[in-house]
Amino acid sequence: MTSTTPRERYRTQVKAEIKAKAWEQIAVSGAPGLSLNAIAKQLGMTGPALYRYFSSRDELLTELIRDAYGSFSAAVAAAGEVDLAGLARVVREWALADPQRYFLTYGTPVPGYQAPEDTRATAQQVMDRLVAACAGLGPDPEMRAVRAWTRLHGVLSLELAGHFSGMDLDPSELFEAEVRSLS
Amino acid sequence: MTSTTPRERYRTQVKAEIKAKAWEQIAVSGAPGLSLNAIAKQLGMTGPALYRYFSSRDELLTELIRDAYGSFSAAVAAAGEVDLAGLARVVREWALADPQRYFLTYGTPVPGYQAPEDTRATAQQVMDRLVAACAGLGPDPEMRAVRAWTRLHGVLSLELAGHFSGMDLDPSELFEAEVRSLS
DNA sequence: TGTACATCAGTGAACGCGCGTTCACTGATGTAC
DNA sequence: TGTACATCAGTGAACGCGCGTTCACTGATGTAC
Repeated sequence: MTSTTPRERYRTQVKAEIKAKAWEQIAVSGAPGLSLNAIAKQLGMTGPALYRYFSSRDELLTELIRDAYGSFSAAVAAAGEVDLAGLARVVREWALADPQRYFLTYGTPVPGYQAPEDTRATAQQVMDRLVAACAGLGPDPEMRAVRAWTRLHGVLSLELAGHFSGMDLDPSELFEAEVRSLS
Repeated sequence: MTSTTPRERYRTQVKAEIKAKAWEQIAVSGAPGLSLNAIAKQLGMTGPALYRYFSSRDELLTELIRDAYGSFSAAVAAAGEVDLAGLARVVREWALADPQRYFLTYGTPVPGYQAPEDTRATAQQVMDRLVAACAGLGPDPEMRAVRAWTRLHGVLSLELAGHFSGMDLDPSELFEAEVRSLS
């Protein structure tokens, strides 16, 4: 039982609203276009107000990335008892649900920027789940899992980036074909 | 025999220098950080001078993207008589030679920005080459080529983004394993 | 060969803009007696 | 229950910055006679 004061509740709510607007903005103009002032304006606030919630633009972005990894890991964990193919489809659903969120985790890195250290652990949880799903499929489940992941990522990232758009090709069929290749 | 005046030669040379500096800048801060003023300063010029060569920042970026696709297509075309595995290695070399150039073509798209139309045709040339290399490997060479491409891209994009860095894993071995999976 | 003119690369000042961030402040909400 | 004080969310003005882009200009290079 965590007692929360009204002020604390208000704080977490506003913080969540800021993040929600941040995601909307990222969906429109990508991560580089993320702007504290623009978010504040959309929330009917002034820019400096956001500094009550995040100490800098970078901290907000970092928290968004952390949340993205967390959401991914949670989606995979919530899959329950499911084989590798089922897991792959969960991954795809998560990616399609918000392409920019997917790109924020596994897309082009900003050369200078370093992702927070704990995201590695979160990403590893996903890998562990993949490794477990590969356990019964033959030797070297780790290697199998990595290769499964690169195959899924290959299809998904090209699909989300729109590289199949003019190609008379059903991305979900292509994805399923790759899923079949895993076992 | 194309007669070129000194002025024309000078123009093309300066234009090339601008592009070269632009690539350096992209390598450091990514495509979103591309700035005409910063390039000009590095060349010992003032910002407005660049407008003699490119009508806008967007036009410069577009031309860089065009060049990137062109370079990719040329690298693949220059491979000569080579099988699918050989082709895959050419792709990898080209990607490793300049990661940000790779990302500019096949990385995270900027939501608003539309790549120039003719890059589709250039990208298609690469696909055609892949399809040709898949010709003797079984039915449906187009589908095989697309799947080959997604597998290569999957490994390369994750490698270049640094997602294997802490994973006790040799990316080139992983790549070769995927290459073997293609035939 | 020399002179008059046209071309054109590059400068410097200026524009408006949006950004992140700081700071002193107001005013509402919560706490202690 | 009421009063005094502390906390703290949000404002508004201001900072310096770099951006893309325009414009009128200088001065060097090339062309025509």
